[in-house]
Amino acid sequence: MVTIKDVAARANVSQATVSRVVNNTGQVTDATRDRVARVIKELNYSPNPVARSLANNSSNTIGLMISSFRGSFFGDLMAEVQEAIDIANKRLFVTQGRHSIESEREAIQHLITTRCDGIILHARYLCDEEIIAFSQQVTIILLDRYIPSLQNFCITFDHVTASQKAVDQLISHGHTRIACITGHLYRHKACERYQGYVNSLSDHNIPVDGELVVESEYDRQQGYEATKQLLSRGNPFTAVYCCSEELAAGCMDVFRELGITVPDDISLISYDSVDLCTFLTPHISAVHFPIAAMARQAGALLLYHLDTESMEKPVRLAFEGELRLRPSIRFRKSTPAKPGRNTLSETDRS
Amino acid sequence: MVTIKDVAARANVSQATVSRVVNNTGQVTDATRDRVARVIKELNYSPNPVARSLANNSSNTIGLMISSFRGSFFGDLMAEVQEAIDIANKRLFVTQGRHSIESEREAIQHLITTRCDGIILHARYLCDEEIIAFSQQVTIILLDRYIPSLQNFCITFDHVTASQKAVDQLISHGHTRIACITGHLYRHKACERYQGYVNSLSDHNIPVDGELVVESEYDRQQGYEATKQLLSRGNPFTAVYCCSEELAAGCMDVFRELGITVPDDISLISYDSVDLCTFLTPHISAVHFPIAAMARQAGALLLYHLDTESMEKPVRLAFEGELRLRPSIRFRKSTPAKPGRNTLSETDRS
DNA sequence: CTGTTAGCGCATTCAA
DNA sequence: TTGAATGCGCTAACAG
Repeated sequence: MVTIKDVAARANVSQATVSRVVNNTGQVTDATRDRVARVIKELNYSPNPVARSLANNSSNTIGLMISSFRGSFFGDLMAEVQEAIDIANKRLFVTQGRHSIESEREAIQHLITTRCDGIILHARYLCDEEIIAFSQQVTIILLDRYIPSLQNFCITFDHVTASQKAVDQLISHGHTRIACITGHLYRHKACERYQGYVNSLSDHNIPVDGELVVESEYDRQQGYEATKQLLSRGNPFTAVYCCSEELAAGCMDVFRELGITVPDDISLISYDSVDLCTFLTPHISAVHFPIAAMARQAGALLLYHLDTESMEKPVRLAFEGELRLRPSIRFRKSTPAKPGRNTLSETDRS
Repeated sequence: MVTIKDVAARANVSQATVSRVVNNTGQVTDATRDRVARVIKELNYSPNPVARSLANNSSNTIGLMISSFRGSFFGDLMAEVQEAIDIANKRLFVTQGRHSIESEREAIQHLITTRCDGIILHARYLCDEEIIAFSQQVTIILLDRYIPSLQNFCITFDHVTASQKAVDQLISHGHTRIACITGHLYRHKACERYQGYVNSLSDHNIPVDGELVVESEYDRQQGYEATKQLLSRGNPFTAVYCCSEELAAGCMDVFRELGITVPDDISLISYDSVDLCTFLTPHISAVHFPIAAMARQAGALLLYHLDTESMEKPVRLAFEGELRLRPSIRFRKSTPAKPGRNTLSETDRS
């Protein structure tokens, strides 16, 4: 490995001078600059980033923590952050927060000890206090999370309203018995989405029926199970709201299996980020959760906070859901028959 | 930031001793070990990985290069590699090779200068020679690529045979006019898949008809365009083989739009890694390209090469395609009518 | 404009 | 068993 020392020797200058031309800092004669540059090229020298980090106490990389590598959601998220920070020529280091407080904490810890210039967090388990504490050691951007005292560092999405829009859509089509497959409610974001469902119902004076709600992981298989469970309760419903696209996929699996037709028998709407809903048949209506755009803004926002002078301030910190209507919803044809053993009343099935 | 020096001072020992207890190296009295350990806990000291890397000329992280962050394919790939190397407590650094020689080269270069212990490459553009050259600087594992002189470092997949199996399946159902939507043939892997198609046809004495072949990016939109193009040629076919799952999705988009039914009108089979084919309706038959299992093996193989003694040698270096049959294929009902302006003869449509 | 020097935090000789 | 000294490759004062 060729080092700065080799270059210095060959060019008959000091290491300091080489450092100067490499970093374009300080004053160097054109003559020596050229000479050094030539040697650098000859030797194919490239500075050791590790040594650099140690000397600067900064690594020119930004850290990103996500729960998992799996799925298009996180793929888009990573790609967009990368593209955002590319313009500042920063490297991206991604690490998994997995699904526990401890593991999120450890992940962030590592990002910090590794001297990341800044960190973007898609943290699900860590509490506000701990995040605030971390934010005193390094500048942190929160993606899809809001902490008041860190408000200028948050890229947020209004899950409640988005969710509400989705359910409103169903209601506007005459549905009143609307099932909801939600994420586990001990998770904050899942709660928000569920809250939107509740809000929409009460706005329209429809009572919330616990029998129509089921919690599940955001996962196709679990969505399948959840839907089965919903049906087995024998409580009729004419529409379903899935709080994630994977859930919608699992839901459709059941419907296909049982010969339930969407939207003829049941209407369906879902949350969606990566247009998974357009892979299903029929295409499923959804509220779009624009994680890609948000991730890009998160990158830009971090850059902005890292270097106030050169970067423009990102204008968009708060995002909202946009309805993407597709043929998975239709007007309820008639009131469901009286509740019975079957979920679907005869009138609805026909 | 608390350093080794702080710990040493507080514990009344030298930095060397602290280093010894941290790394469990050399001889240290139980007494002093305990004392140092206690101070470490008190001060919440954790070694600076950057300084460590510089001193050791190694970073305890392994590098992974993939073309892109986007999509479940790469998500699974990353997650599996991570899980594989977790057992050795190594960190993973992922970087995008993007879609050019230069950018792949630069990505690897960075992985090397960053002192990765080893590198896993999913390289698409770089030529063998260059990879071999890199492999002299650091141990490199090739994922889904074979270079004879690096054979013990390659995790391979037999694309030709896999592809052949897929097309065989179509042929065994009586199809002879089989369209093929392939990746761009300047790419090696795309060629292999195409070769499988050709092999299968010639094995069955079916001439290859260039009119039935179209090149495309592995991308839903492009798959859509490609399918349109295929249909516009007016050359009848009764089955389609898509060389990637995204292509199959795009293909189905066209079919849905035009009211072409799978498998009644046309049979379809695809390549697939992430079961995207099971999101489509009907579920599409596919040859499974087990990137997840391969990625995990790549991780294990790297660990093995990095530390021969402690790791077991991964047994599986070569993988092959497994057929996953689903209701997207049916026996050809009759010979297609004479070629005409329409792709689908009346007999086939009915 | 350029060179000398002194760290960055840690691991590792070599002595003691 | 422990400590002092040195270097990893680079940057950043400070002098000249």
